[in-house]
Amino acid sequence: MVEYSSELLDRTFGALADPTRRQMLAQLSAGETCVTDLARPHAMSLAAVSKHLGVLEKAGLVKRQRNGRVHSLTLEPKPMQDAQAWLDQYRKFWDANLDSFATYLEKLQKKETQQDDADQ
Amino acid sequence: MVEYSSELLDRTFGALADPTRRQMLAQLSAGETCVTDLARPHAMSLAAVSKHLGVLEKAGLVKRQRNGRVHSLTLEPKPMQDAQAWLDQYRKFWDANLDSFATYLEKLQKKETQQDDADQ
DNA sequence: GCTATATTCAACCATATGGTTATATATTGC
DNA sequence: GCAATATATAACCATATGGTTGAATATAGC
Repeated sequence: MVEYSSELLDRTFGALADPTRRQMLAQLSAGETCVTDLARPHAMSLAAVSKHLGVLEKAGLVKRQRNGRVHSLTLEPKPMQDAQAWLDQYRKFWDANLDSFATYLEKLQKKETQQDDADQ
Repeated sequence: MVEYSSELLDRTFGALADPTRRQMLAQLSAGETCVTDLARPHAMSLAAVSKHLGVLEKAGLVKRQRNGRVHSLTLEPKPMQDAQAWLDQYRKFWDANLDSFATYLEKLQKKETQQDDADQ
């Protein structure tokens, strides 16, 4: 069984809940990138970008390597994999529900018809 | 290509970033449940539970059906599927990186050895 | 109609989040 | 050594989040 309550999952999903950070991850998936380059597409200060990177780092989603004054960021797969593993717990549920959606509607329809009959 | 910046993804990941709400989703995956039953496992007021349900509802993760004074909550698969689809964009990246992890370590080892040689 | 039950709403509080500007710290390269 | 560059830190602000308590609303059942 996969864990429900872990601070790491909190931080991971929390980090993913912001469009700026999701875009940064997308950019990082193309290869390692420095802070200034990560900041370029975003209309915000470097300080704000630095904070976002801090969030991503604290969630373990990126790793930082200092090369002189330039910090090189790389994507770390583990937390996203954990997040997907958590979501995967529900896949069976989805599949089951989607399979039976048509029949569910039919049953609902039948139930309501019976209800109408009872009312009259 | 899957979207990066959507308010729905914001809300979905945001909703998933809390252990209470994740546990509620887990409970709901066993079948539809009313508010009081969802509250039972949690050491907090009903008002707090009500707020959490509001968050899940706003993210589209649960649907509410009023049966008299009892509200029946059910899981809605779509937003979780979307979240997983977003994460899936990175699967190729992970696989690639994991495949080459051993060789990466080797390269790193070699690089450090060279560095040591240079230092001496 | 009255009481108990299921749930929400409103007001409040503490802390977190996402941004700003200004300042500090390292490093580079002349 | 000095000026420019890359980045972080501090202090601040507005708003969001996660909780509380107390009151309101709606339904159920006698």
